[in-house]
Amino acid sequence: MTTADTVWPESIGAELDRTGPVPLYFQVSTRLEHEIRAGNIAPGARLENEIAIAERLGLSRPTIRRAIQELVDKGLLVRRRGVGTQVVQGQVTRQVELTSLYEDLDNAQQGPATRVLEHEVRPADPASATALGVTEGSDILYLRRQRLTGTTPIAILENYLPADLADLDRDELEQRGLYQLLRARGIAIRIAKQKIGARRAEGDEHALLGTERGGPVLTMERIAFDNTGRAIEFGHHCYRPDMYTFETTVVAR
Amino acid sequence: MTTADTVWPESIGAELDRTGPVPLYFQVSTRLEHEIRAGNIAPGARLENEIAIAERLGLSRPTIRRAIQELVDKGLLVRRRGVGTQVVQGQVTRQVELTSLYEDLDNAQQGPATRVLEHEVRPADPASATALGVTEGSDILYLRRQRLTGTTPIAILENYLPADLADLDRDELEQRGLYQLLRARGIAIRIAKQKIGARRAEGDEHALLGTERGGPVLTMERIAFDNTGRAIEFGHHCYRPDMYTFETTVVAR
DNA sequence: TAGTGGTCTAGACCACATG
DNA sequence: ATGTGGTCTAGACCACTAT
Repeated sequence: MTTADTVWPESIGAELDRTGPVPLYFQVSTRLEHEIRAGNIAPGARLENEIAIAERLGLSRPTIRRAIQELVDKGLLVRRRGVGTQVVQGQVTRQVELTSLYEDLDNAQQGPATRVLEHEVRPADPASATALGVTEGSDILYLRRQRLTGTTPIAILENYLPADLADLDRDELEQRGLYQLLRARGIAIRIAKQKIGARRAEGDEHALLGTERGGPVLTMERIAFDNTGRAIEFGHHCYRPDMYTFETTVVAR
Repeated sequence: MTTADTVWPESIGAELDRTGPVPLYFQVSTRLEHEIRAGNIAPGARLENEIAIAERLGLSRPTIRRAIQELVDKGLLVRRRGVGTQVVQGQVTRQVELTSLYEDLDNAQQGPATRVLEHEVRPADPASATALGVTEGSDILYLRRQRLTGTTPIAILENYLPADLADLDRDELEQRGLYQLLRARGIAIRIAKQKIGARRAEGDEHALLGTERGGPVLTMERIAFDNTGRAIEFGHHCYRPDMYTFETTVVAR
């Protein structure tokens, strides 16, 4: 039964692929997300109840629940026991995903560019050694890059990587983002721990960013781990605050 | 069967409460998180497989999976198909939760204090009206507060709230965090959308923060929604960058 | 009282990683 | 070949909300 004021686009149930590798819950959540972002389901609208959706699609309730949960976690839907599931009021914004700045810019189609300023294998200083979980003084790869969008500098990126990843060369790094290159080597970043802060520009940073000497910069420090829990990359970066902000959606548990 | 090199603290299965309101998956995940944070399960250690754990605890596999998933989402565990579930290498840090700065400081036992600088009902300017989803010029509550830890200023907080929440008074706001007061009124924040950035200190900010004129400040802008998706609070805040950073753990899906 | 989401069970089959 | 997590089913009972 569908009560009068609930919503469910028929197209979501059309031609679900049960043979391919894409999970059913993911097919459903992807299509539902698309309908919401396209505005085909209005903010505040109530979805049909889970059991009705499950029957309509010929799926089980846990599968539907999982699809809905994906969008709850993204901040697109809100569930209330005894009431139902609703589309969130308020503008939908992009999530901070586990991607690199390069990919952010690439997706925004602003034509990212990279200049490799430094690229050398050097002994690990105490901070980098601790972050990467290697012994102090052992070889690590140090990178310093300037990131631009078009001709406007946006960030200065400093990274430290374990020595066995030192085969990344300058040309590759000017053409691709670091995470893209790592993925191409079969290394997937699974978890990252980040600290975001601010400070004055130091040294040559104001020159590289095209800002005033001693002006503010937005900073991020990150340690990234692969799916074995091994530290893959330690970085501290600074961004032009008039060109870049971090956006997040936080959902209460 | 337990293979030789897997781990499972017996205490986790002891005295699970099937009658109370606390879900079984939550009881399990809480205890497991405690064992990991206490160091009783070493980083890199592999847990028993899910079916074995389920049998050992007399629970179903989906319940165990959900408990484990909670900690995967927190960045404490990593799962690999065909391999198993492992404790992440690398230090465990605190999560950015959906709490207010007051509670962060309170938990850190640094003795938070608040000075209410401004507290008045005024017509909504365009930016606040858009953020809160009210019509421009309608009444909203404007707050400006200075937050300190001990006697050191940490942040300047500016908030805009719908007029029906204007019964928050000065004294309350000096004693409690804003989110605590809202919760006490039965309003739970469910989703927040945040932007983090940096800029120079403006106006009287350097004086209120005890920093240099024109020095850098860390900024956060936030719109918070309750469980109906209604906008409850719009704020833009600035923080002393030497006293405060934002920490996040990001987990790939 | 009726309807909703929240939790839980006891299985099943599959894809993937490892030896 | 074996063991692991990933997905899915078809139910069940409960707590909460609204009328």
